[in-house]
Amino acid sequence: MKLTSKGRYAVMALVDLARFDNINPVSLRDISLRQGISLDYLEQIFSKLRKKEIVQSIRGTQGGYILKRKAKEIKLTNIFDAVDEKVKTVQCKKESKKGCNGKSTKCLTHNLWDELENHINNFFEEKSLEDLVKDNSERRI
Amino acid sequence: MKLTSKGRYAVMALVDLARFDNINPVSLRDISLRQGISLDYLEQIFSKLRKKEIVQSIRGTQGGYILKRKAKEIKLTNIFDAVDEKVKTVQCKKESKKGCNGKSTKCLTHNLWDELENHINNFFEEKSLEDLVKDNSERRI
DNA sequence: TATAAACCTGAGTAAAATAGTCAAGTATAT
DNA sequence: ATATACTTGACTATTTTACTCAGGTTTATA
Repeated sequence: MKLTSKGRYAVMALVDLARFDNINPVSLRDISLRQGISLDYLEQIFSKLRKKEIVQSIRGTQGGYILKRKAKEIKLTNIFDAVDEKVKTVQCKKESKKGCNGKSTKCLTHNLWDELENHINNFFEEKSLEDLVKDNSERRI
Repeated sequence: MKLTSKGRYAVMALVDLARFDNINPVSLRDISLRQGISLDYLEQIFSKLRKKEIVQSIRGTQGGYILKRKAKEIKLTNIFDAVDEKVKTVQCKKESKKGCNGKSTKCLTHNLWDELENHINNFFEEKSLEDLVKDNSERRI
């Protein structure tokens, strides 16, 4: 089990964005330079974040991105969801009748994966972008 | 982020094994049939489980595998560790001086990933094979 | 109004990881 | 003897990841 770069980059970029957001739109170029993430890749990521209404774009010179919601209201779960980084523990969810692995009953560990998913999602649902920004500025003092 | 088949299969197979363990060694062939997992793949997985002393092998006819430790003492974390399924959130851990992404400071989200890792590992450390077996037999009644 | 900064989009692709298969063994109960 | 079952290592197709590339469109400002 691992976290992919896309998810990590999304969070890093948003924390960066959230710190400068109050003043002006933040360009991806700046984020790219500050965080060391490829500009092209950032564009892909922000395209998804925009579609899920986490950020808003402002085109043209001096343009960039701003947060569409308050940092407090953007949870990690929203971010991961936007970039398709989901906690996917097991394939056997929708097919409630068929069960797992083509067997007629639920697999022996079915409930376990459900529990695990909940456990991880809890963490993601509690943590907001604001928490991360605060956490960071505190450590700077 | 996702769990791989190897980790899921390992847990499924061990739950299966733990349920029959008291009587006789359990052959991989039986597990393969019951759980619908390829025999060859199971062999790879059990080779790792054996090296980490989670199971013990008994060769020859009527052979198979038995648990090397009590089900209560086998935690999910041991299983995932054995099959190289680790919670890997971020690359920037060892290089304590260099920081992340080649920058001179820790990346903005460094602490977050640490926290997440701990959160997930807590779950894995608390859950034992015995819990899973019990959970399963209870639901059968 | 020209131009450059910045967003926007889709296609393509190299490298890595995953999920196995295959082949050729060795050990042992019966 | 022999069949059952563990043991090992190499191999491979597929999928996923982590990007790059090539072309746009929009708009502030000089």
